[in-house]
Amino acid sequence: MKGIILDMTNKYSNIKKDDFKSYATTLRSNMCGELNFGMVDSKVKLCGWVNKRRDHGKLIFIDLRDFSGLIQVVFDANINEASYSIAKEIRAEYIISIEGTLKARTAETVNRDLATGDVEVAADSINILSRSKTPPYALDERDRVDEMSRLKYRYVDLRTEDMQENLRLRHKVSSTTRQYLNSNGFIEVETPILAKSTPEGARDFLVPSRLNPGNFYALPQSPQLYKQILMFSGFDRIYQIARCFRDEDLRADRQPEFTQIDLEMSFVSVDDVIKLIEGLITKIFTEVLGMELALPFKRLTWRHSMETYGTDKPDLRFGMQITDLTDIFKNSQFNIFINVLSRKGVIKGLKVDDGSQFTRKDLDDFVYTAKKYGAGGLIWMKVESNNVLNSPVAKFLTDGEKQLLIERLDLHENNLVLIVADQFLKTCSALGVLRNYLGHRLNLIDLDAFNFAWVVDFPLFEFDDREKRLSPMHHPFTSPSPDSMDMLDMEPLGVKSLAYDIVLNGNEIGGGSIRINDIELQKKIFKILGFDDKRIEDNFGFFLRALQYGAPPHGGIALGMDRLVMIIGRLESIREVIAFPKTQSAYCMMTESPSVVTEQQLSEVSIKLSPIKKRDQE
RNA sequence: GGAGCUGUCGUCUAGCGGUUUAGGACACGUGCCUGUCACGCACGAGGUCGCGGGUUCGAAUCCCGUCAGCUCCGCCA
Repeated sequence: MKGIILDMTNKYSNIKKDDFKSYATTLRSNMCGELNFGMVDSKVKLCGWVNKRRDHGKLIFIDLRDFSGLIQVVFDANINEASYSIAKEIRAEYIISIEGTLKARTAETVNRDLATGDVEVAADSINILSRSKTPPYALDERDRVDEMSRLKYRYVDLRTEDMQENLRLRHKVSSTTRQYLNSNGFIEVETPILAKSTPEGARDFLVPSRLNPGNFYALPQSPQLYKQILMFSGFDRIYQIARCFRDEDLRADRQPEFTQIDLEMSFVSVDDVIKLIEGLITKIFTEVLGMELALPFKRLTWRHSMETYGTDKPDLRFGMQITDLTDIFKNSQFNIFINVLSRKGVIKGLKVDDGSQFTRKDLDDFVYTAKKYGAGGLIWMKVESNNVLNSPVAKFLTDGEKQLLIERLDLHENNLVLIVADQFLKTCSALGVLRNYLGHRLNLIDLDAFNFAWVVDFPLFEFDDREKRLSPMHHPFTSPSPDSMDMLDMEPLGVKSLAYDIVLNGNEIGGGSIRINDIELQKKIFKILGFDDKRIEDNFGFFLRALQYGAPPHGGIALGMDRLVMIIGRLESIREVIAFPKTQSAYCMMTESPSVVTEQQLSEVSIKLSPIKKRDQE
């Protein structure tokens, strides 16, 4: 049963009952959730929310709630008429204080479903501290209520056990992180929120400057350059739990403002950063979840991850790896294969052990999915008895090719094979999406598992199809790896970087790199990215000047804290771990933000609006 | 920019062209009730079906548009 009863055995609710002593105030002596049989007969003063009122005529029960739990309070008209009559007008979510005596419940009236169910408070007096309108929904209805009204009445939603747990979990992750980094020589340094716009990467949120008409700050997409400059300044190790802002479209795991565990270290290699973060993650899992993780985490090269799992954030909780089939079809007479191979494409396949359950519609959906993710198409083959391949394209394959395919994939009756032939990245990623889908659909995934991995040896650049130029795979301050540095001029797409991502259950939860600390190399990278001198000076002049005054070798990483907490808490959306999140259109249902501002406010910052359609003003 | 799903009392929902003056449950209000903890019983109030237009003798129900929410693609160095 999932109610508002706070389950003190819950793994996240390990608030020690001893701790409650320090919560006593002038208004209360104890917390609701700490009361127990050993305290029977003591006088208590409690404050809290009315979770539920049960009126039996001359007898009223109130379940009083604070963050620690629930306690039943009893009002008896024959014993205390005055407080009984006040209790009569109490309603759900009223905030009251009561004084009374803790009593043991009789054997017949003990409630085993309630942590404090063997005791109750006989009330001597009651005070209404704050009245409440009838709440928009009862707290224990939360999991059935539409998210729209939960966001509108977020102050009510946050009272629920789930949200209390989620934000306490988040707090434990951030406080454990601070302790760990503090004890490893890091200091926490704050950097500006009103920062400089460097229009590269995500879209900036802009803030007009009243004192500098026509000029704008940008909210930081990350504190990257500040972190690096603090290294130039000799702090050696800094971190911050940093708010970052990116004006891009939202997803279940993306908010316009989000929190990174962001750190930078001097005189380090890739291994140093990885080791530090493995220590951090291990500590978080031990202290927050009481769970031991095996170290070191698995490391995959980017290339291997793409080839085997079809993504740079592989879900290693299940197998079903992608197999290369290109060589089998090198002399194929099948037109699709001929075309792909002539353009240096690849042919890869995915074997599904239990393929018999898929209908023709499922197979059509797989084709649609493959196309949606950029592949030209998808070929499916069902393996029937005697290893006969049932497929629309079977007639285009030779017996030899079929035999090689059967051997390569170790095919048996009822297997399903999905084959994509296209350019390397498109082929891999289409199969990767299908692999993830099938992993879930076929229940191949242990949902209790936490499977970490590092992905390393990323390419330094990727080709931006839209802009028709190179763009950095990580960011433009990432160091090329020394062994591929000499390819920068002739074959930049072949250059590897000293970047690394940390992946958890198929989610990228962080990424970082060893940075460039040589001004000439940094300028060269900007040039390769197609920045002209003016652009370099306008956007990064300050940074290049800083590089001129001595910059140590350094590197760092940023972990997406919201995402990490979401996964640890086994939640479906990042909004569940953010106190006041925004909707998919970046709107806050509670504060009704963003909103229009006055003409005067606009003119103070020298802004004139062009006519645009506005969000409905109710 | 695009695709899909959703939108009926406070909440969750039934209804999917005429027996609907839109039904139920929970919540809410009034009354009764001394042991409940999903309290119980009785009575009552509450929605015109996101919004706009169209089709039709007739629309919550069909069509078009639009708004909002969610999921996804693009986007997110």
